[in-house]
Formats: sequence, structure tokens, C-alpha cells
Amino acid sequence: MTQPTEMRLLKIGAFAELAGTNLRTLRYYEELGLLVPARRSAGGLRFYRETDVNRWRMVQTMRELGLRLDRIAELLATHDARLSRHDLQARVRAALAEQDRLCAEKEARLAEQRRRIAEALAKLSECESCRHGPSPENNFCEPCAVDGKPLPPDLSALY
Amino acid sequence: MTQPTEMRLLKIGAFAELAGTNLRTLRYYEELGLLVPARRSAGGLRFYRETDVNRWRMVQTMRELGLRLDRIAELLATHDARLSRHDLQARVRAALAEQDRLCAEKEARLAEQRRRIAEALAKLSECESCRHGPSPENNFCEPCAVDGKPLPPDLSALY
DNA sequence: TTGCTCCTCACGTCACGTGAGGTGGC
DNA sequence: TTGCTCCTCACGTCACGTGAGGTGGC
Repeated sequence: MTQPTEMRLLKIGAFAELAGTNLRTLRYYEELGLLVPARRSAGGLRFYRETDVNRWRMVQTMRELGLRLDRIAELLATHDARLSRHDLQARVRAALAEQDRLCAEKEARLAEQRRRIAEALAKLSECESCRHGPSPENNFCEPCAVDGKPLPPDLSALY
Repeated sequence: MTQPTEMRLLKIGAFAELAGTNLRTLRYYEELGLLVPARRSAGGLRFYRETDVNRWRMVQTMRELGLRLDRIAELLATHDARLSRHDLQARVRAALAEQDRLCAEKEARLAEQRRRIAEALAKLSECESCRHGPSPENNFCEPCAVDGKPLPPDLSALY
């Protein structure tokens, strides 16, 4: 009985494959304290637990939410041995709540963006039977010569 | 009558304020052909149309979807004078459709992520009345000593 | 010993950030 | 003329990408 718990440890290559990333990024994240290997061998080899892939995925999710790595490191800094169990769980709860808030915000922005795209596509269909067309001479149909109104913004962006 | 259409032109500073960005980024986007000023003065000053802010916003939306600037430049390359009106409109339609597809994909991932966060928060509430707690000795509650199951991934990431 | 994987520099790239030093006046 | 804004380099930064040259063997 060398260790009280059995856990399979992966070298960096196997862990990178499991996580869908590469060695450089894992080494960089270790440097930032974002994702530290469970242990190192005497020769310097990094060893990761299989469950560390959960932390990897959370970092990626937070990056997709637009956070910088140093900010992510702050939010995920729940691994401080000086924390009481109560304080640790409060931090975990705060990190999860903040992430949910960011997800909800982004969901709202995406829904609004899809609404704008639909609006642009609808106007584009009208344009197809129009005798005008975007060109430098008519300020690229801005405003539209038919109804005199500004184009839907996402159509204006492409005309 | 100097110009057939009247349009208010903004110097880079005013346009940056309107767009909510800065001079450096606008100059960089011009360099990439992403957002080119409507004209330049003899002294080299850049002038933008107010409606160019629509293009700026579209670029930002696509960046938030995770696209690189060179890929965005490809998708927004609808401004080629050699294109027929029919081909131009087909390209615009394709660009809008692709963007909608990316939005829908991201929406689905966000919904899934919120589901995982809710799952983690639910388990966390159970943890609060548990006599165990995450520590190196129990592999950070992996697996959970109460039900013997792996932790919800987003809780595992923080324990 | 031979492969394969791992290690640590260290320079390159993308998308800007930030001055330095000088010019324009739609 | 004086301010204020604009201009073009050009070096710095963040989050990695990509070798170079050498070592480990959970």
C-alpha cells in the first residue's frame, strides 16, 4: 500500500490526447498555475490524473466566454490548503455562479444576433427583386432607395 | 453638388468612439483589409462613414464566435467590384447563413454548459452536509465517498 | 542499444497595447 | 501660433506554435 487511493496517472502526451490539446499549452497552463500536474517524476516528467481533464475543459469553457487566462486562474483558485471547508465551498459556489451568469449573458447576445441575421436575410430576399444594387454611387444602398430606411445592420455590414 | 449622396464622414477618433474601440485596432483592421476607411485626406487622415460601424460590429460578433481575423476577412469579402449583383447577393446570403450556423452551435454548447453548472451546484449542496471534504488524501472526493460515483465534471474541476 | 516520449530553452506569430517623434487642419 | 488630433514606425504582451538540442524509462 503505497498510496491510500488508487489513481491512474497519465504522462503529458496521453493527457494531451485525452484533453484534445498539445504539450505546449499544458506546459504553459502549468506555468500560470492554471492546471498543475498531480506530480512530477524524478526525471522531471509530468503526471496528470484522468479527472484533471475536467479542469482542462472548464478552462476552455471560460476562455470561450471571453475571459483571459489570469482572470480564469483567479476564479479557479479554489485549491488553497489554508481555506476552511466552508470557505472552499463558498468559493466553488461563487465560481460556478459567475460562470452561469456569463453563459446567460452570452446566450442573450447570441439570440439577439440570430434575430439580426434573420432580419438581414429577410431584407436580402427583397433586394433580389430590386432594380437597384449596392455600389459606391448610392452609398451602398444606405439608405435603401425603395423604403428610404437604413438597411438592417448585418446587411449593411456586407453591402 | 460635390457628391451624389450626402454622407457624414468621421475621423478615426470619432469613429473609434462610436464603435467603442481604439485607433490601433482600426488601423490594424485596415491593414488586414477588414474595415477600410471610405476615404483618406491628402494629409493621410482616415475617414469612415457612420454606417461602417455595422461592419465593425459584425467583425466583433464573428470574433466572439471564435473565428480568426483572416477567416473573418474571407467571409466578409463581399465587396469585390468584379462580382455580379447575383453573385454578390449569393455571397452575402452564404456569409449570413454561416454566421447563423455558428451562433446556433455556440448556443447549444452554452445550454449544455449551464446544465452542467446546475448539476455541479446541486451536488455541491449535498456536499455541504457531508462529513468528508476534498483533499489530496481522498483524491479530492474523486470518486465521491457517499455514492461512489464520479463528481459532476464542473465540481471535479474546482475540488 | 535503439526508439519513442519527454525535458528546457528560445525564437516566431496573432491581435493588438503603448509610447516616440512628427504632421494636419473634411 | 497654439492645441488637439492625427500620422507612421517600432517595440511590448498574451497565448500559444514550432523547432533545436538533449534526457528519461510511472
